Amino acid sequence: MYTLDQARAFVAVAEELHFGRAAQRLAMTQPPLSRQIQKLEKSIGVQLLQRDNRTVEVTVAGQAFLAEARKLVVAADRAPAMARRIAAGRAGVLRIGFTATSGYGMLGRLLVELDKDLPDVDVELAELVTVDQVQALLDGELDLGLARPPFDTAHFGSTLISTEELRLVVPAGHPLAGLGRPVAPGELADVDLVMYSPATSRYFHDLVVRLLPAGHGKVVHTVSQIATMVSLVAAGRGVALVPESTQVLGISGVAYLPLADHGAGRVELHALWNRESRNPALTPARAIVGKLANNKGDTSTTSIHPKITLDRH
Amino acid sequence: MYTLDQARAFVAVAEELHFGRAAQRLAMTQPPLSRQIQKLEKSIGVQLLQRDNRTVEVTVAGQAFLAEARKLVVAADRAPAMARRIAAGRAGVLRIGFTATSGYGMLGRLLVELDKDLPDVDVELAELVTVDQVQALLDGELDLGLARPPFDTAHFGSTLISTEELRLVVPAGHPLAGLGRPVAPGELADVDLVMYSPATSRYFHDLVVRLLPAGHGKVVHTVSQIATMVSLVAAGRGVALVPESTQVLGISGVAYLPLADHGAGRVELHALWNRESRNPALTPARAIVGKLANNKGDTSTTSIHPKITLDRH
DNA sequence: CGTCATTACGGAATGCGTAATGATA
DNA sequence: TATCATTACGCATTCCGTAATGACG
Repeated sequence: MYTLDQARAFVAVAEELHFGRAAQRLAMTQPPLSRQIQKLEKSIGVQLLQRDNRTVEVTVAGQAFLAEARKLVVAADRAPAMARRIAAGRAGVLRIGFTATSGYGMLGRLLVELDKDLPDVDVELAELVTVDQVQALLDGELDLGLARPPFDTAHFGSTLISTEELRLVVPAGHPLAGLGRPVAPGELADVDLVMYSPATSRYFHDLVVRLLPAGHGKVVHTVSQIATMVSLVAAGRGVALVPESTQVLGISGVAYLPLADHGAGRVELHALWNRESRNPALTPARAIVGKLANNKGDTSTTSIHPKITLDRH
Repeated sequence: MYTLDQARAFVAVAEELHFGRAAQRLAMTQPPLSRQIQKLEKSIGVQLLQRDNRTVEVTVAGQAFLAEARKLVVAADRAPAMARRIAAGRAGVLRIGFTATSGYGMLGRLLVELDKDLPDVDVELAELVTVDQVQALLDGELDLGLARPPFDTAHFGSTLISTEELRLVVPAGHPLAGLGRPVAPGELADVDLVMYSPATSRYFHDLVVRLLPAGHGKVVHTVSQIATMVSLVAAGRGVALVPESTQVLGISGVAYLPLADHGAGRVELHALWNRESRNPALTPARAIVGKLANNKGDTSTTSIHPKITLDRH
């Protein structure tokens, strides 16, 4: 069987039509080049070059082999470069899971940065609630998750991306909106409350339950989508507690009121990944996540909404 | 730089996920295989296989390289096979020139045989008068010509493909058609004659001039296309001498009469080729031509008209 | 202790470069 | 005689196979 070097040698000779110049181009002397061509011809059993001590010309079969040999050497050169880029995490596929709420603030900026720093990494997105993200990460079906506590820190590495406060969202004209000051949880004793589903939005559900004094609030609806929740508030069905980034949704007919009890009502968003992950693209992606986490002050003020292809699976 | 053997080795290991079985498949022992993989990884600077003395798995970069390596080895295997087929004349391009009249009898059968015996040889056709075929053959723009004498036997090899007799073609109802016997050239003293152009149909022109006694025949038209000639006869403009295969044109309103003087009026069709030709497909094509020439008895009776792509240049 | 990948080592083969040869204009 | 491909020859490198080692269940 012939070798790649022989193919390279043949291409050089066929292009130069001169063993001396071809040898020079290949950084070798004529004799070994001549021998390599002979071996190549012998191994494929066909005369590729017609040469008579004075001139070199390519046979018909040689023309055909030349075209194949050219493709061969460029493919041989390209393959390692591709492997290197993937190994460096600069190419390949990164599968990101996100919760519906994380999409409002964080996801857009992350995608912008990924596209800027890792343009050859294809990003696949899947909207999943936290528990599904955890499972997908364990199954190796996801590389990076944007999710909320709790999750198992033994299996997962994580970075706190942002914390934001809860806001009380009320219908426009609601009495609480006229207070002109933060609302204390104790003032919500008798209000109608639009509540999170404990099944699909456990984190928010538990957060709100912890925040409100026992027995406060009368649950009039249970939903899992924050957008639905705000729409119900706008329709006058009650009030609700939502992360401040919800304001970027721009739903009209409601007012967002700060809560007096800072700290207890803070919502955390984490980036998390399986420590066993073998995807090289994860390393530079984590660096980008860390960079974004450092200036979390503007989390709720961003209005970036880039075009995103949403790949569900 | 890595070698094709290393690419083959990697493909085998990546598919078997087991050095022992891969080595067996490659007809070698484990140690050199292990070393080749190491060299491959070192040369491209990327870990392709994750192995821990017990299990082998392909890294993400390895997956990408595997796909490239597979393409590489199949391309490497295919290239020599293609070159061999072309060198054997079993693939490639064969450019055939033919005269308008040769197309009526011979060309169709030749193409059928070529397609049957050399299905991977692409045939390009060009209709050219003999002198143009000779020039094109000398210029290397044609591989095989179907033409008529004379041509230079020093530069060209040739095979006599067929000889056919001339026929006198007369309008239906013409007095000569009622004779019921061959017509002697001497009987054409006073007829109106449709004649060949001496410029583009020199062979036929000279043949007819030699055949007719001096002064016989009154030339009423000079044409270069035999079909045109027969049409003029059908229109009553005169009579003409045409090769017998012209009958397959099926032009109505005429009668084809045999000539009494056999031998003098025989038309030869030769296949010819440049002895310097380097096209390997010419060799088997010549064999096919020779095979067709041997049973030339049915030259004029054939009615085969296969679909042909006519490539002029 | 069996399996499987790797390292150690000795011999064969391959490949390079320099020098010599042959053929052509 | 100059040029250019090829052959001859010596040396270094590469590569294989057998044997030994190491790690893991």
